[in-house]
Amino acid sequence: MGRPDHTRRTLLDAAVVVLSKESAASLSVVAETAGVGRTTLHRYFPTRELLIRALVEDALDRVAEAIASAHPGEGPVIDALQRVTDTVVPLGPSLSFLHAEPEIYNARDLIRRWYEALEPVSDAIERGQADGSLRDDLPVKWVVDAYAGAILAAWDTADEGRIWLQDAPRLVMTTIVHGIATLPRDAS
Amino acid sequence: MGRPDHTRRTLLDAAVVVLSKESAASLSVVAETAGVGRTTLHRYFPTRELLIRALVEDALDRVAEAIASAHPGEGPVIDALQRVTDTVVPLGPSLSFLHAEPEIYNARDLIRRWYEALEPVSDAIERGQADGSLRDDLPVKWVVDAYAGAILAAWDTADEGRIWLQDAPRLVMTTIVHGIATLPRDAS
DNA sequence: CTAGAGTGGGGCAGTCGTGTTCCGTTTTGG
DNA sequence: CCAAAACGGAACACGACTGCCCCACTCTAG
Repeated sequence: MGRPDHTRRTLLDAAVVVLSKESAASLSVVAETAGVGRTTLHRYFPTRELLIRALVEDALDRVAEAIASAHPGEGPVIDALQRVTDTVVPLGPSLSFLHAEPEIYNARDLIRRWYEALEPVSDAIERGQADGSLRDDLPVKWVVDAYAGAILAAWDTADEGRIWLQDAPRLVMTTIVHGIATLPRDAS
Repeated sequence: MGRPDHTRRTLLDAAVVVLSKESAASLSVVAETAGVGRTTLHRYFPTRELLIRALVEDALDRVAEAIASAHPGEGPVIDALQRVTDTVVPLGPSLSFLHAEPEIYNARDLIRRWYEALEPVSDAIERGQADGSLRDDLPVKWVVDAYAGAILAAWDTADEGRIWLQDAPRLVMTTIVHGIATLPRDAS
C-alpha cells in the first residue's frame, strides 16, 4: 500500500463522505473511514484546516475541470449550458458540502476561487444575453447563482431520494431555462 | 432585564447570527454576542443540542407562518407563489443556515418538519399542474425543491452583496416561473 | 535480497468546549 | 419597599480532539 497519491486520494474521498454528513467529525473517524491510521492522515494533512482546504480545492478543481471540458464558450448558449449541466451534475451530491462547509466562508480566497471556477459559465450567460437567446432583464450574477443553486438543489434532492440523479440534468435545464409555468405570463 | 421571553428571543437571534457564519462557534461566543452571561444561556438551553433544536424549530415556525399568511391555496397558482415568495424572502438570509446546519441532517424529525412546512407550497404546485397553469412534466417534489433552492440562492446571493434583497422576490419569481431563456425552446 | 519509503499503533501533553455549581448582584412586580 | 425572580461571574471536573513523537512492521523498487 505504499502509494502516496493513492493514499491521498483515498483520504480525500473518505473525508468528503464523512465531513459532508457531519462537518464536525473527528479526524479519527475520517482516517478510520479511509481505512488508514490517524498517523498517516496527519502525515498527508498536518492539520485539520489543511485537510479541509485540500478537500475544497480538490472539489473546486473537479468542478472547474468539468466546466472546462464542456466548452461553455462554444456554440449556442443554451446548448453550452446543457453540456455544462450534463458534466457537472454527475459529479454528485458529495460536492454539496462545498456550500455547507462553514470553514469556507471564512476563507475569502476560496470564495473567490469558487466564482473563478464559475467564470466560464458567467461568460456564457453574458454571451447569451447579448445574442438574444437569454432574457436580459436578469442580472448575470443572479443568473449564475440561480443556475448553481438549481444544480445544488438537484444534488440535495437526489441525495434524499426524491428524484433520480440521472434525471437531474434534464430537470435542472428545463426548470432553469424555461421555468415551471406552461405559458409566458406576467409575474411582476 | 428580568424578561424571560425577551432574553430567550435575544439568545435565539444571536445564535442565528453567530452560528450561521460559524456553525462550530462556542456557546461563549453566542452568549457574548447576545450580551448575556454564559450561565444564563445554559439556563434557557441546558445543552448545545437543545439550543440548535430550538433555533431550527423557531426558524421553521417563522417560515411556516409566513407561508400560511400568504394563503397559497387561494387564487391563481402563480399569484399564490408570488405572495409566498414576497413573504418568505424578506425573512432574510439568516435562515439560510437551515440548509447548512449539519446537525439537522442527523435529526429526521426536523427534515420532516421542513417538508411539512413546505406542504402548502407543494399543494399549490400540484394544483397548478392540474389546472394547466404549471407544466406537468416536472415532478412536484422537484419543483418544490427547485423553488426552495431558488429562494435559498437568493438569500445567499443577497448576503454576498451580489444582488439587493429587495430585488430578490422578482428575480426568484421570474427565474423559476419563466426561466432564463427568451423564447420557448427544446432543452432536451 | 536489501534498503528505504510508507504505514500503523500507542501514548502523551496541551487545548478547548461543555455542563454544572455556588454565590453575590441586579431588576422586577406586587 | 421587599421578596422573588433573573442575571452574571468564577471556578471546577470532565471529556474530546488535536498535534506530535517514537518505534516496529510491511510492502516495494532496484
